[in-house]
Amino acid sequence: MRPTVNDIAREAGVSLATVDRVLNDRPGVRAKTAEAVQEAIRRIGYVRDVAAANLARQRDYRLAFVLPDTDSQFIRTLLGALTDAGHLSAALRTDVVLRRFPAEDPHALAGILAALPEAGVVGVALMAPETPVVRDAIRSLRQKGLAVVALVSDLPNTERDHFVGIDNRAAGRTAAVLTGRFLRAGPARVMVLSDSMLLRESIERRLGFDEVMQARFPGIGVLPSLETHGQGALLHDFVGQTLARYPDIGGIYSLGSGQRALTTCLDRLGRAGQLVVIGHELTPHARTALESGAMDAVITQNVGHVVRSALRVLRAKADRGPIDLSQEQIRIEIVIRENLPASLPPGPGTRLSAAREEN
Amino acid sequence: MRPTVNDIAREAGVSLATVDRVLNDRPGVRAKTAEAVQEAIRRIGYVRDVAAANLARQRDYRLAFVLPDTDSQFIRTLLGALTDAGHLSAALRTDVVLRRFPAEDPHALAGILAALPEAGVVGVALMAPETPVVRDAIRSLRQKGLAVVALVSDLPNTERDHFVGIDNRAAGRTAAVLTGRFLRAGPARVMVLSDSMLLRESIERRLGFDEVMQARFPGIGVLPSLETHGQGALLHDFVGQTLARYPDIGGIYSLGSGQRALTTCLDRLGRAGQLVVIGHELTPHARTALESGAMDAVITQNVGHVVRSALRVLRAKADRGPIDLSQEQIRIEIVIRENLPASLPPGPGTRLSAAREEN
DNA sequence: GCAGGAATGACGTACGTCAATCAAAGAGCC
DNA sequence: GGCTCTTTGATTGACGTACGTCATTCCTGC
Repeated sequence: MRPTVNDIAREAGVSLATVDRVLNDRPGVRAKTAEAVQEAIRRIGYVRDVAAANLARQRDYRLAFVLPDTDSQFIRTLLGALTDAGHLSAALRTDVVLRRFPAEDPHALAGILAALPEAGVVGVALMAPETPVVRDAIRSLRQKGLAVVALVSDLPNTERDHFVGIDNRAAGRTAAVLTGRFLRAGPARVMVLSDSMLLRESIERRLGFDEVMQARFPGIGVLPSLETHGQGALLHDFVGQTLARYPDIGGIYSLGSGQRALTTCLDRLGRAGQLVVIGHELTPHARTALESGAMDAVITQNVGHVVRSALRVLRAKADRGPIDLSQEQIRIEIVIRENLPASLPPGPGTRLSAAREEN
Repeated sequence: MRPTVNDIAREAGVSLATVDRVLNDRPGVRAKTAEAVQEAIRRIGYVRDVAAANLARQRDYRLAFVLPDTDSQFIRTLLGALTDAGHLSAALRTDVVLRRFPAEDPHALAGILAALPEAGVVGVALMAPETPVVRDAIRSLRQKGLAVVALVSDLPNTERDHFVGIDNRAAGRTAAVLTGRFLRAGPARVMVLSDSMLLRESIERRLGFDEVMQARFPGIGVLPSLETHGQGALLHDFVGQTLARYPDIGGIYSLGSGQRALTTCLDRLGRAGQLVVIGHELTPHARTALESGAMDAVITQNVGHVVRSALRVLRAKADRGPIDLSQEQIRIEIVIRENLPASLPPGPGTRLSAAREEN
């Protein structure tokens, strides 16, 4: 049988009340007595029954996900994973609230963050670019005792508790190795596309990409990044012109997650399947592109894993409990057509309640 | 506030007892009444508080992992993941017992399996080759109400509830694409090594490998598999002879998980780093081989994920609950030096208790 | 309309923990 | 020794669910 608090009390020769005080480090216990209790705990190998504890405590974890209101495929995938996970974690007394902020408005974001403590939120997963305003908002949240994790995009110079996502520089390096090795012939050029080079991810990926390209594939010339800002027309023109100007272009590296515009553009230019095309994030479009051969590889992170990891970490932080780093490490996945995971129907479809969804 | 069973009772206009009967589908409720209760559940959005339920039920999940007693790196990694997971899932009222069986003795295995029900085990994760004896043992376990999942190696013609692992044919296809694309020049040959071609994994991987090779890389000749049976000397001789006989060998595909013998052998032959070397399973040796450049890619599955998934599935099956397929899908991961996950120190080191470890 | 079985209700206890109370015992100080 | 102030003990009622017993009500067929 698993030992309980009563066993500790008996073993340590103290009362249940004292054990409780020690367990929840409440004041009113002499250091020596506390040590005796700890010793008893160690001796009989007691582990707190979190379920019973949470039941008694009437605890529920109210966690907020704060995301930009951009309507990209990636965000949509993330939201899908979030609703799935939210449904499952009902069993874990977890209650997820979603907040969206105007992508280009750090002050609006700060306002949303500032309002979270009053909404009873005890932990926040935040996907946002790092700005001074955001830095301050995070500090203020932390001071109020909320746990904060950075999601997908790290916020290294803030007081966030944890980062859930991949090392984008390593992701860029990975992309470079694949590009370099997939290009069979000798000298060639590679085009680099990006939604916006203001995003930390894009910069880091590019950095990693260039590192490897210079060191391991000196015969391959890498063109400067083009920022498309989500504008298909701009992309189409540029890709067409560049391909015409440099006939030796053998590959395209797409730093961002928007792959649809690129593949349709290559299609219209009649160049689909002729170039090595590598991009990021396994969105539905990327998936079809891999299946059709329009893309050769996608570097991605498992979004479901990202969301679940964020939830676990936030719960652990809220309890000041430990986290299992090996489980929380998000892997940089390489996906080609052959190891494409089967696409599953969306989850049980529990929407986050409307009341919570609106702002 | 989250709705409780009492709310259901009030809402449906029945007593608590009836609600309970419906929830745990016990007999003694008219179909019409049961439907009314279900309707009330739907209406108020009740979700059972699994924690409280398990607490009340005094339930704990006693799950067994049954593995061969081979001392390979892969098994060792698996065991590591298992002890880590076992430690964590103490909080989930889960209690893992480990059983090892002599690798070549199906009858011993059957004996071990047969003894599980009496040990109070409610679910079994089994890694073993499929034999008639095992098939019967599994059927008998299922009849006694135990849940059975196949681990790593599938048992498709048995009555197992679920398979936790990867599609090895797809893994072989993936290996083929990488081999083919990494070999820069035109025509070449590829050597294939295997511990034993009797294992289902090896056969399936080879199958997938050949499929892709024939279809997409007709210029590459694939040699027949050599079975090394874990004997380094044999491997060394064969690799040396084959390399001498076919000077156009450009790559080696290692079907099994033992990579150490291969890399040391290439080292001694002075051919390390000159061939495209691709293998399976991210063991510590494979990791060093990737880091040193002795291997080019490893196709692997996340062992931690495999173990946790098996635990989740077994718990769910034991409760006749649903499982979240998207979370339980094990991905075929491609690992190269650039996306090698950081190696973490082993977990908190809770050994499975000795009493349980010894058969 | 009545027996007989099936369906339902009422109630109590338990699970392991938390949190609060009040009382009692001990320590430290003058 | 008498006084605070701190530490400890004993007890109790939740939390949401399971599950048993026993009593009662509802159908169904005759």
